[in-house]
Amino acid sequence: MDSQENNSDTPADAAVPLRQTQRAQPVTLRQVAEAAGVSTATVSLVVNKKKAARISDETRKRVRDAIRDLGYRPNAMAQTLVSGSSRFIGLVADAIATTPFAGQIIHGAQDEAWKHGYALLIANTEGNRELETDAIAMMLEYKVRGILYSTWFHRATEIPNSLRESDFVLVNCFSTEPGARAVVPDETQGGRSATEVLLKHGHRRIAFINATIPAPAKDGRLRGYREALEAEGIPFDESLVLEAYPDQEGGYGATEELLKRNVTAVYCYNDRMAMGLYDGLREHGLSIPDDMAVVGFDNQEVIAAHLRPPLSTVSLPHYELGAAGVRTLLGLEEPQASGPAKINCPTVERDSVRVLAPA
Amino acid sequence: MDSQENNSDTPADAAVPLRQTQRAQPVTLRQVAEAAGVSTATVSLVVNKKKAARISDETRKRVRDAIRDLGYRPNAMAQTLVSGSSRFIGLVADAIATTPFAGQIIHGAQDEAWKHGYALLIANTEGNRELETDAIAMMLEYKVRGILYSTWFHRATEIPNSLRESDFVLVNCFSTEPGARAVVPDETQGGRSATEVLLKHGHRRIAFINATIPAPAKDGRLRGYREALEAEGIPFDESLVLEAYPDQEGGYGATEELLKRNVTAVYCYNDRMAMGLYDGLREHGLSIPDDMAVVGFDNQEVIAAHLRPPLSTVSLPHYELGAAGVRTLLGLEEPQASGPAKINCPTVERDSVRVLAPA
DNA sequence: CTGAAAGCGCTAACAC
DNA sequence: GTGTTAGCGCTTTCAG
Repeated sequence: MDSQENNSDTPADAAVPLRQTQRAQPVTLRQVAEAAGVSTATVSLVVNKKKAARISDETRKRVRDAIRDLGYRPNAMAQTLVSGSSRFIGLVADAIATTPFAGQIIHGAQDEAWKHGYALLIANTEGNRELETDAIAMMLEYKVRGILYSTWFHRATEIPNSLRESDFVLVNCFSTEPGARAVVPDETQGGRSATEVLLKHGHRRIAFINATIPAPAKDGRLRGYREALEAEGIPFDESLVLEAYPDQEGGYGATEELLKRNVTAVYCYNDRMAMGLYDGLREHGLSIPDDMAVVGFDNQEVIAAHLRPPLSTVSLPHYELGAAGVRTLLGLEEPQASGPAKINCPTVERDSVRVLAPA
Repeated sequence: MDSQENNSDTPADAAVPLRQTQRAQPVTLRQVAEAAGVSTATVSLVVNKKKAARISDETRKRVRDAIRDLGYRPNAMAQTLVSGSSRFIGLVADAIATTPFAGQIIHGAQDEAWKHGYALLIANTEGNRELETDAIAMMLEYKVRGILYSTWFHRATEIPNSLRESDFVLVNCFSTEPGARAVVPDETQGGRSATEVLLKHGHRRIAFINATIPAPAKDGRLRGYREALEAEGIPFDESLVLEAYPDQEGGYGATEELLKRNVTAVYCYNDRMAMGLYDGLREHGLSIPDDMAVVGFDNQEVIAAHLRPPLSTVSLPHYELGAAGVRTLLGLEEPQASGPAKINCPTVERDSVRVLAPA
């Protein structure tokens, strides 16, 4: 039977049900139409499940069968071209895929985008301005619905010019420019929460080891600490605020100073610092949480959950930042009155804090 | 002058240089052509810098100016539609964006893809089979050049059926199916390297704390250990191989048993285990590296680099896996004779190993 | 209920 | 050197 009619130029009486070819030329709408003996319009209608057009069950079935038999897949490029808007959301990141936990921003953005029928197009710019411009250009050319511009740590940023050609939302960063939508973690609330964990367990003399390097986190986390103390009527004691480089070494190095403060609890700027402090405290034969209660910030899983004892801390809501970024872009979020939307930093209580034994 | 001729239906004498509209309808090739007073073909030619067609400098300039003035961006969807192949590479991951360091696979894939003019389309499936099918379908519809199918830890996997409709490469996982291209870390070489670090420093009695859970890593890392010992003429002593759950608690819990083995060095299945072991050893008043040399595996930055002392370990080459995956997909890599391509796991020496003092 | 036909923005022959 | 034209695969009036 099979005569050599596979000449694609002569769609003469080509209603021959071709077997699914192994990854050859993709099957097109037209081929489905021919196979089903209907017009392309009809196929389009059943593919898109348009309620408006009433297609007879008979026809619908024929089309469905043809689609299945041929293994048809719509060509999203063509759809986009005609509809004018793509189902892409771009995510440009300075180092998000690089840094351990901030990858959660991608994750949150991807989940949320997906939920609304969008796919995520990502670009890691490694902070390279030129790469960034190219990445944004690429996204613009693919007619993305909008762009999420994110940074791996919370900071102020300049808005690249090309970004303005699209709808965009800043994620984990912000600009002083009016009108620029942004979502950032609520550092102040986080600082308050961290301090409250300690307060709640009866601690009154609480030290705060802040970072030495300037950042919104530095200010916000300190503000939260003061607010929490204030709410409890505890006067702010400046001498209880130390500063160290925000990593393990910094925390370790701050041990001596901390010990001079005669406190029962300490809130560290981040988990890495807390990790270093654990070492320092241990070397002094001090036990956590009995001799010193410790809380961190960031909830860096690998560290916080597995220190001995597991560290109570406050989460940096990366996943939520990504998700909220997408919602904001899509106009699904309540527009902020002013300034960036602040995302809650939830408390994660583990075992590094215990009720203070009466002295 | 400006009469109300913005009627887009009548491109009559519409050579009026429109000012760049703020994110209105994107400017099209045709508009540029009209503005420059040339045909669309000409514009296309200069946009794509075709050397073949010789365009007069005069014309070229007029076109360039029009492009700049109008802020024209090519519509990649249209380009793709006509050319037939898109510049997308899909990356479907089971949990890559979720897990701390495996995000590097995304990073490596993105960098390499970008280098060859491709953009990365990602999808995190969270191991959900249905989501995975949808994600692959989406990628297929966007006519991706190919798909990278990756897992967050090295393991065997089934090839989803829809994946076969596209060109694909397995990343950090493999299938027994012939023909399926895959790139995985070279666990055996890694295990050998880890052991060699210890050997090189004079250690002869070296314990290996392997994982309890079955995995290619478990077998490979053990094989590497045996090979390294063998190469040094050290007989394999089964009693020196312990097993524990591969996390901090497991490492901590293995301390007692380890100490009974009377070894001078230990190679841990992973860094998290090593981290737990650090705690256990410390509680016994033992110092690293003097009383016990330790090497880990994975090079989980947050842990390994910041333990006290910093941990010598072997890197899981996630970035390279992503990059090699893309190269393989694009046919830029030497095809493997058989089985998955094995990516080297480089040694990272830090301070947890020191030359063994003569007893 | 279904088909014909116009185009989405762009590229690539092929004219002139 | 540059313009004309025919699609790429699809959606969407508008007829019938």
